[in-house]
Amino acid sequence: MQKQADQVIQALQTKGLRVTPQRFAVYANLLARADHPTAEEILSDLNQDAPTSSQATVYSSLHALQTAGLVREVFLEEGVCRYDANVAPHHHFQCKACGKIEDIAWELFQSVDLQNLRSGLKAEGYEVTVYGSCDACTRENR
Amino acid sequence: MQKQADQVIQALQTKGLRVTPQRFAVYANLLARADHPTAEEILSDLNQDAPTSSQATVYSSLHALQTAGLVREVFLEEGVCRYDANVAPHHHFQCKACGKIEDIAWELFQSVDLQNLRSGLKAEGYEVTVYGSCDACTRENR
DNA sequence: CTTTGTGCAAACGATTTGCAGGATG
DNA sequence: CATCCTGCAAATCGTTTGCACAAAG
Repeated sequence: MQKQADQVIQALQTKGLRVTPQRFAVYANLLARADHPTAEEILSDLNQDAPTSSQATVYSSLHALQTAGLVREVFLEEGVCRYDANVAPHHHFQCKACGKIEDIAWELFQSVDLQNLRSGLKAEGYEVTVYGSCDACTRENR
Repeated sequence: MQKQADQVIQALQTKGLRVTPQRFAVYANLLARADHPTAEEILSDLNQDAPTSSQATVYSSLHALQTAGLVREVFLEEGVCRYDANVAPHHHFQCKACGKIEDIAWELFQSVDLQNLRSGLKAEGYEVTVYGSCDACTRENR
């Protein structure tokens, strides 16, 4: 599932986008994380040791990676936009308590039948969002 | 499905919230619309003829209506928060072209089985979002 | 008369934009 | 050497907040 370095380079170049250290760093950070960080979280993570990117660059890198089809946005809460290096179709679980987001394998909810939609609507895809409580929050809060 | 005026009054009063013309107007507007407007859209709609509400009031009215359980938020795109007077569980269809959102009856996708989730995650609910193209956009853009 | 709501304007946080300098092809 | 990218700071957009006044109980 994880893309090789040269696949990443290709994906960018195919779209006429340059391969820069910043873009690589943003993508690597996104791959290394299990969660779905916000732009700010990526920024502070990258600059933790040494400053490597400015905030404007993180945003533009994320846009570049999106057009390259390497990254996508996830909107599950107000105000912030989260990013996901998993571009294959899949579902999401979000913990109502801590807000953490976890991927759910696509195969788990294949049963959705888009044929029954109101005629006139042309469905192209779907996604299930499950809300609940994660391990840690279930233990702590009950 | 549509709430009677006195049910609305009750829902607010039960939570110790006052029933004001502005809150009523916001709720009425939300009921009258088939789409899922943003706060801004509600505001400009209400003030179209005569100014009836300020922006801060629309936001606070929406919060009041939420705590009364009459309205809920929907996050399907970046930056904006949309509002929905349909608080019963249901799914959403969003047109990729124009962004319009339409409700999908809950019964249509009842087949999602939450039992297969990774153990540790305690599911409390779910929602399906279908992406595609609406009548108008299918006709125009192809 | 005490509490809660409204309206204005200022504050805020996340994202975008303009622009000068730097790196890439 | 022409193009694209970076980084800074300022601008923008949606939402929230502080405060004085008005309305409701």
